[in-house]
Amino acid sequence: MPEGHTLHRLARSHRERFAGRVVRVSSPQGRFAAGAALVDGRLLDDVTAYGKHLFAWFGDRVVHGHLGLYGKFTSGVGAAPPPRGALRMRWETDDAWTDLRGATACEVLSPDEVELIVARLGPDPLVARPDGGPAFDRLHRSRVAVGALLMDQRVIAGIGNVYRAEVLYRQLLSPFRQGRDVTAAEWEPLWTDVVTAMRAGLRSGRIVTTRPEDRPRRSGRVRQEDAHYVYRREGLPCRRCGTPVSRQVMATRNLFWCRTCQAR
DNA sequence: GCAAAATGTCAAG
DNA sequence: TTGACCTTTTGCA
Repeated sequence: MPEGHTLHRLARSHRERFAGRVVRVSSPQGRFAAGAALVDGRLLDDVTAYGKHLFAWFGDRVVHGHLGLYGKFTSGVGAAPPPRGALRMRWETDDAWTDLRGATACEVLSPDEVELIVARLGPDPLVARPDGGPAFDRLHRSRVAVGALLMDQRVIAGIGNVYRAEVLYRQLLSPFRQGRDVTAAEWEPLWTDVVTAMRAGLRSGRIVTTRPEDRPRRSGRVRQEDAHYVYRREGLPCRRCGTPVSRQVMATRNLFWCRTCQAR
């Protein structure tokens, strides 16, 4: 589920429910038991996100979460339900709770260790005044395909497989172009579009990248099958030219693109 | 009702 | 490059 917009929404909702409160932290599954004990009963100062990483600041101890492919938070108000299954981490106050399951990372770090994580990431398009410069610096020195570079969190933090495919399509750019062959004139609208698309996802909570004029129904709620240009549309006609959408693994994930519109 | 795949990352070899 | 993580959804019987 999680690309960067999901994590920023999660940080916001956790901040609203839990920041400024004393939180009971536990690990019914046991795997995070030692970490939970380090922050249990502490005041939670803030919850922040950078790229796909989540940070919960309990004074000088920070719970770092990364959802990976399966990770999920489930939240509610009132008393928490009896723990079921592999429940890695639970937060509870007198009137709210949240459960974390299936995460790739759930650990307690020092603020310095948080700095190290953020330092190795590229710019996050969802911060207040995003600067794509460092991303272009990396990209335009690389012989790696732009479709792979966009997935690299050291280049841009928070992009995932859906935004990679959709943004390249919207820019009519071939995923196979080497990074160093992407000109500044091409990069500028690409980066702007990344910021635009991910901000829309942050607002709405879902990834809708198609423009209204490219959807069969132009009013009302966007149907899921109309939300994307190419992502998971292998074999279906390109909305622009009718060519069947292609699929191939790139950077360990299924890449979707239109070989006609994205020949450039 | 079950198998496979899914918006991700890292360690082992 | 492969397996592990170990949840939820989707697609096929």
